[in-house]
Amino acid sequence: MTNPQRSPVRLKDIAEHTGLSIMTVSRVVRGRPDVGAARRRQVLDAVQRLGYIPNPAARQLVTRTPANGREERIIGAIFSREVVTAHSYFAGIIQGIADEARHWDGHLLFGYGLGESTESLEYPKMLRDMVTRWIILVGKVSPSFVRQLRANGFSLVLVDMRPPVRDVDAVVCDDAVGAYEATRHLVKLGHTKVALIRGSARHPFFSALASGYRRALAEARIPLRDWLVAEAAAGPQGGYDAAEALLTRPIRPTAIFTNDDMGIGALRAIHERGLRVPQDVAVVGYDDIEYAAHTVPPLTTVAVPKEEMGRLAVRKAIAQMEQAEDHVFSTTVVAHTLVIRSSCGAGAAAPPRPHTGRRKS
Amino acid sequence: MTNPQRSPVRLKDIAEHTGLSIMTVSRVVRGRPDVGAARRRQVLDAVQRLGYIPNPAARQLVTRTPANGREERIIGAIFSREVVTAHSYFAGIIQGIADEARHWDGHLLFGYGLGESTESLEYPKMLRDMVTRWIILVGKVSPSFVRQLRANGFSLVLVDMRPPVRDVDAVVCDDAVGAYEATRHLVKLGHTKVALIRGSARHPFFSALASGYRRALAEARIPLRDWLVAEAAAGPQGGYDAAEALLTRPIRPTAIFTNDDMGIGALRAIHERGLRVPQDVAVVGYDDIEYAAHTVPPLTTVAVPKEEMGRLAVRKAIAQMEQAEDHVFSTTVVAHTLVIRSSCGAGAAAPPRPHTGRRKS
DNA sequence: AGAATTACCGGTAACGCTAACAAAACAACC
DNA sequence: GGTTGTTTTGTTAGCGTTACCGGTAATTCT
Repeated sequence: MTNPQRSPVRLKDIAEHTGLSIMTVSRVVRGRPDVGAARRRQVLDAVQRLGYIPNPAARQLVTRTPANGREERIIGAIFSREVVTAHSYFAGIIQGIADEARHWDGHLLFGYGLGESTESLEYPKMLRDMVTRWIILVGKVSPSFVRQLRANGFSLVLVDMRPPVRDVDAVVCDDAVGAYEATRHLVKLGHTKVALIRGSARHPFFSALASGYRRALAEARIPLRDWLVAEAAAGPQGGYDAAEALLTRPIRPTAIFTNDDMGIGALRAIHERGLRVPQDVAVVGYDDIEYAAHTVPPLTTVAVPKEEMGRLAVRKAIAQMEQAEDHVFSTTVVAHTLVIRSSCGAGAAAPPRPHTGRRKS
Repeated sequence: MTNPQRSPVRLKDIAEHTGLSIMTVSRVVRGRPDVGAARRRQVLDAVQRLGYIPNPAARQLVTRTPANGREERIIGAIFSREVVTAHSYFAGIIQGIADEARHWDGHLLFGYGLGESTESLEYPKMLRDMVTRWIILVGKVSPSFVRQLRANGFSLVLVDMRPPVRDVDAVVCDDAVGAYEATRHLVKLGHTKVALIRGSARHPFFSALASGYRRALAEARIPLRDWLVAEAAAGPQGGYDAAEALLTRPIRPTAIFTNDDMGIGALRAIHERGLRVPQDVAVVGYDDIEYAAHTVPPLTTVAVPKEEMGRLAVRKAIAQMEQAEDHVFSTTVVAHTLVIRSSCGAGAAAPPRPHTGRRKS
């Protein structure tokens, strides 16, 4: 009935169910080769049907494997607070991390909320309990926090952040270069009034975007104009607000560079003013989230290999624990790709479509 | 402190050393009161001198307590395979789970990959190691899998799935009712040719959507037409493909109901054919993902409190571990809300306001 | 053909510990 | 003093698994 502690399925149950001996079942479960194909299948069937799960305690007891039962195949992943909320981008990274952790057959501890305050008491429990030494830090964290963790004996892999100290691994994407290429693409298409929509200045990601943007303009000898740079809250709504502000100015930008998230909001703002993309305003995003390919029109953007970054981070963590003292720390910069769709007006990618009717304003 | 190998000191050693029985030693070690003061001191002395450390595996084997006998603040969350990839919706749930777990100050183990094959030997490590008894299962899993886990002593909370057995908790949204309301909304606006775009028939979620859709049509005495129901791969691309197919038919639907994910693709398909939303084709989605408020035009949809569902799931798991035997299992059905924006052609030009999807239960 | 391998499969004895019962030892009651 | 309690201690029987060894039966080798 409501007895939560029902008798778990044991080898014995399977043995009785199949009419074989416990030993044979045990061998099959452990993947030993010395079992005939017929019985192996028979056992596997029963295992599946009854839902057998080996009892690790019993196994440990007799094999005397891990010293004090403390097996160390555990990796922690901690996301900074704002990060989890910003789904689109980090979902990919989570996926990559979970994927690789599963492949490695280890435990993945999930936490978030590093926030700004490095108040010890607010550390994620994972860190306080020291369940694992290997931590993947995703998103923006303060350099002092990284140093603090190092001082406490944690081995770190940073994702999306340049290492502030030498003895940590990192996986980053060179967002500044990506932004540079995206902006240059717009400039090459003839745009001189290229706007930038960015999130909080405090966030390194947007600083990188801004620096790439500036470099591309400088290279083309286009003067940088303050009123072409709009800052707003991250996310589609912020993008919408910023675009609104940009479009009501006396001089309208002819192109906008931003990230996908904010770009989706911008796209809506443009349409709502009755302007056309890319004819009136071209838009280029950053990240290549899944929906970028399905906006109207599809968004030209810079693709970042999110899942691969997550996978790489886990592999680095594993390398750290396997090589221990000999580990050579490194920072891997993954490659981005400019994905040209139709929102920039470069148009080779998508066939021209009839654009009838006006949008509602 | 450098103890390379497991200490070979057993209860038996202490018993021999003191001339007492193993049982007495065991009792002292466990701090039981029913031991005479003299022998207690004697045992404690020997324990100290020989450096006895209890073997947790052996202890666990006989007491049947889960592995981590010490700190029990661990909850596991396992996502079925397809679920993690489908970011938009489940990101919210992940957020809610992580949020509440942090608030409770416990560890959160993250895993995924239950997939279709319930090959027992490929269970996520979390399950095999029995590092926690409390598992939140998100997404579609087979009823037999749920039963297997129960049979192995796990306490479960299901998210997004009706409990196939009585002794598990669950948090679900009544998607069939939500779909019914969405479809009814379209019917009330005068549409008779309402199409449904759905993902795989094997997925319960889309079955629920379809059943709500059918009920709304039946209620309005609108005959159900096969050619108005399009099935495609889940995700925006599938939505795009399905919409394409729908729009090239001799008789065009005047409205489409689907989920947000596929709806975004459908929206693009409609625009690319030069049709207007909602004048030519009205669209209503389901889920209210963040981007739904920022499509062109903003998508009317059914909001599901994703984060709240995640939070509720964690709370139920906590209730299970705190109330133990007395726990009363329950299924909580969270409320959905029809969020009317402009893609359905109803109502005023509502000022676009992002819907947080947060609500008190 | 007979011997010697090689598959395959089962029985038995642990692993270190504790629940449950049984048996003392001790105290206290009429 | 026996009968009844109340402590304290010992005995037995596993918990679920694997190591080890001992058997058939099938296959290969001389």
